[in-house]
Parts: sequence; structure tokens; C-alpha cells
Amino acid sequence: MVMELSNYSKIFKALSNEQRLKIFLTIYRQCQTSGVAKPTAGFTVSGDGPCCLGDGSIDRAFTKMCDCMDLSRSTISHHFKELQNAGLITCVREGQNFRCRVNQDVIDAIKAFLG
Amino acid sequence: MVMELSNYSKIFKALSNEQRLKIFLTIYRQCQTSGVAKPTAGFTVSGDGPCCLGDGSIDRAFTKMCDCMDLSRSTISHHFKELQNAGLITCVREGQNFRCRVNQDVIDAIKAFLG
DNA sequence: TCGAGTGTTCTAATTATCTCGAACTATACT
DNA sequence: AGTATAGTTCGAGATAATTAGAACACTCGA
Repeated sequence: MVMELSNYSKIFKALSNEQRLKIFLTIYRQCQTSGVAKPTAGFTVSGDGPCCLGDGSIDRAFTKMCDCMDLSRSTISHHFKELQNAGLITCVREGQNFRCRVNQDVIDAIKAFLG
Repeated sequence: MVMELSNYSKIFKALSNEQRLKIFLTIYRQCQTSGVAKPTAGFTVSGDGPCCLGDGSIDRAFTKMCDCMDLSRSTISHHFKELQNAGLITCVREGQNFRCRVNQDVIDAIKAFLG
């Protein structure tokens, strides 16, 4: 996957906000295509328990995330859009909610980019 | 290497600016500890030739980077500081100049973080 | 169809980032 | 010492990011 440098900076920017990074990790860990939770290695989140989404999906993500992240719906919506815009996640509507998944290609591209 | 989530967002923030990312790549590709240029995979830089630093080191980096990146010395200095602050690079003074290297541990931590 | 729940869009305020230029400090060479 | 070269710090302006709240639109169940 070959991208412009500006794409990479855009991706890094999407992950540069701690709240947004938390959202991304929630999706990444709980909503893998394999259905298996993929633990993201080597980090701790001080003062925070696991996000309240624990049913293996991120249905009703926005509202639930509002509760556990102390951010408004509009802010969470904006963060989701940023992540989508960077190509990191894809969301498809399922009724009232969304089903989101991480684009593994992009993750792999970042890792390749970093050597 | 276990870090707080905030450390990761800090690292991503450091790489989120395209100019700074360009600086980082210049160091990464030309200043590896092995002494071997490490090509960073999977990206193109539209409209830009290779950075003018082509002698295998980044001596006189600031001034040269000013020339080829069209940024002032103070701005470049600031960007270097950001990269150091995030732990991505380490710079030691050598006379009038600096010798910089990328902290491979941090790069590896990012890759592990991304699964 | 009405109400509750969910996500979006717009607006606005606060805060942070990027950048430069000027003045400054440090080093090297003569 | 004097000069040239290198990088730093400070101040300030412009631009961008973060966030909330209000008003809106969509979906589902009764």
C-alpha cells in the first residue's frame, strides 16, 4: 500500500489526540474482523478501567462512549469522522447504530512505513 | 517497552506534522546506528526530490534543512525539539553541530502497540 | 404516527500549533 | 579578539484543533 507522505501525517494526526486514540483502541481491540479481541501490546491507561463496551461489538458506541469518556456526542461523532477520514476505520450503518472495523491494511502500511 | 497511552499520543503528535515527519524520515533513513541507509517503505513525496542531505550524516542539519524545506532555523529547531521530546530521536552535540539518531526502541514500541 | 434513542451539523469559544524574525548564545577558525 | 557559522529562545501573528450545546435527521418499537 503506497501512500503520499501527507497520508501518513494525516494518519498520525488522527492518532495524536488521546481521546481519539482511546476510541481507536476500543474499536481495534473489540471489533476485529476475526471476532477475536486483539490485545494491543505495551501500553497502560492510568486511571481508566476498560471502556464500557464489553460485548464484543461497538453497537451504541457513541452514547456509551460518551458515558465512559466524558465527551459529548458531537465530539465523539467528530472523532469518529477523523478516524474514518484518515482511513483508519470503516463504519457501516446497522439500523440505529454503526458497526466499525479497523482497516488492517492501513495499520500494516504504517508498520511498513516505520521500517 | 511499556508506556502510558499519553506517550503514544505524544509520539503520534510528533509525527502528525508533515514537515516534522519529513525531518524524522531524513534522520531515520540517513542516520541509522548501523550506518546503513534504511529505506522507509511505502511512501512517496510528491513534488519533492530527495532531501539535500546525502552524505550519510545529518551534520549541519538545520541550515541544510532550512534550504531544502523552506523553513526557518527557529522552526526547524522547534521541530527537532518536538521529536526529541516525544522520545523519537536523540541528539548529541558534536562541536558546532548535532548528531542525531532515531530511538529504535520507540519505533518498535509503536509497532507493537499497533498489534 | 408518536416518542425515545442515536448520530449529524452548525456555531462558537477556548486552547494549541505552526511559523517567522529578531536578539541571543555557543562553537570554530584565523 | 574578531568574524563566520550553528542553533536557541522569545514574542507575536495566523491558522488549526478540541470541545460543547442546540437544532436537526434518522431508526425502531409501541
